[in-house]
Amino acid sequence: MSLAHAILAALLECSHSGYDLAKRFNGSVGFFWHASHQQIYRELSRLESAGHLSCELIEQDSRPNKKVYSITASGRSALGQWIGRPASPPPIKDELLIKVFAGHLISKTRLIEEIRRHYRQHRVNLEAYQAAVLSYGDDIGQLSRIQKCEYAALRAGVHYETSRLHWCEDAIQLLLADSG
Amino acid sequence: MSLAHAILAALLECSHSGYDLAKRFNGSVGFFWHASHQQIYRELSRLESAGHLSCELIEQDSRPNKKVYSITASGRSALGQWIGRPASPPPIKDELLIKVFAGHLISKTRLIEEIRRHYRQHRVNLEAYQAAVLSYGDDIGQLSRIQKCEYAALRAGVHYETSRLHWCEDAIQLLLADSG
DNA sequence: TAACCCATGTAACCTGTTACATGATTAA
DNA sequence: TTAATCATGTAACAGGTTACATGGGTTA
Repeated sequence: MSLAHAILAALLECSHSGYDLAKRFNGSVGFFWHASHQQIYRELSRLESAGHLSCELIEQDSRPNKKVYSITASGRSALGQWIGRPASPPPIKDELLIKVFAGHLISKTRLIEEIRRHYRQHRVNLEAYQAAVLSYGDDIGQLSRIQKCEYAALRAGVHYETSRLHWCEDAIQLLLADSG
Repeated sequence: MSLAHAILAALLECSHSGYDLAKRFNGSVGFFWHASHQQIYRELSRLESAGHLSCELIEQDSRPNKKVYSITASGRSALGQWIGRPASPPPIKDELLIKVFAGHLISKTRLIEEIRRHYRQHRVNLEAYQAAVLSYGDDIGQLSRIQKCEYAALRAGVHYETSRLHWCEDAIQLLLADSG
């Protein structure tokens, strides 16, 4: 159900086509939820038949036509109700940790190199979150309630990526100290 | 594919039944990967037909019989190869963050109460990770390579839960400061 | 006597991934 | 002229969830 609600949340600010959403799912809402374009198109049809979205066909020359979806009153209220229901924190599901856990099956060098790869990736992610956070300006106190909510959610990304970076450093140090 | 490898990793130390594994997926490997018993039974059959596991039927009085699975040489080598292949960090997928992102649709009080609920949950999780970490003793330098790998993986849980707790505090403060 | 533990599974369903398909326009 | 961008989708499959089913033994 979460994808449906992530889409509704993404359409709160303004209307989008499926193609736009697929791209936005690499930024904004995409910082918290990921989906492929196939999933998004499937879900958009469902949400439209459920009456949570309305759809307008935009005919274009020199470009394929597109369907622009907007959230309806019913969609807003469904989203509000869902937000009000308690969620449980997602369990950790992380390939790398299984690999480290059973990491003695490969050489120390290769294991550490893999962790370093992740380190670099997390540094890139962190920069993206930080750039997004900075776009809200210096004076957080002045933000509207809507903006404060968005900002608070974004901060989670900064926290997460930072903790990952620290863990990578820790793990590398720990494994390097081994004689084997 | 990850579930299969998580199971293989869990069976490295010693053999288990499906029932045992389902429970262990709440501890040890379960700190990094989650699966229901239905998934586990399905995957165990597959791994056995692939030759990565062998199975022994243990007949019991006063208890249902059980099937105890052990990793085979082929299973070990498949696991080793998988560990050697690069993985990409999992994208964040977190209901709570969507809810906070669109949190202006419900009252400030309710949103903050929900974040507090998560705070309490993460504190419980953190204690579990810390207890597991402590079981490795004080002198980390003395651990075997196998233990160091397990320990390093566990530390990720401590990092993660701690960063979550900090974020919850941040987010609550930020939202409380709002007049709305 | 009710609820939980042990222990295994099936079936239906929903979610997510991979591969395939089309076809014009635009930038390198 | 090659590749990328825009824009939508279908089909097959793999992964994950929920509900159901069984049945003896143990604990409250």
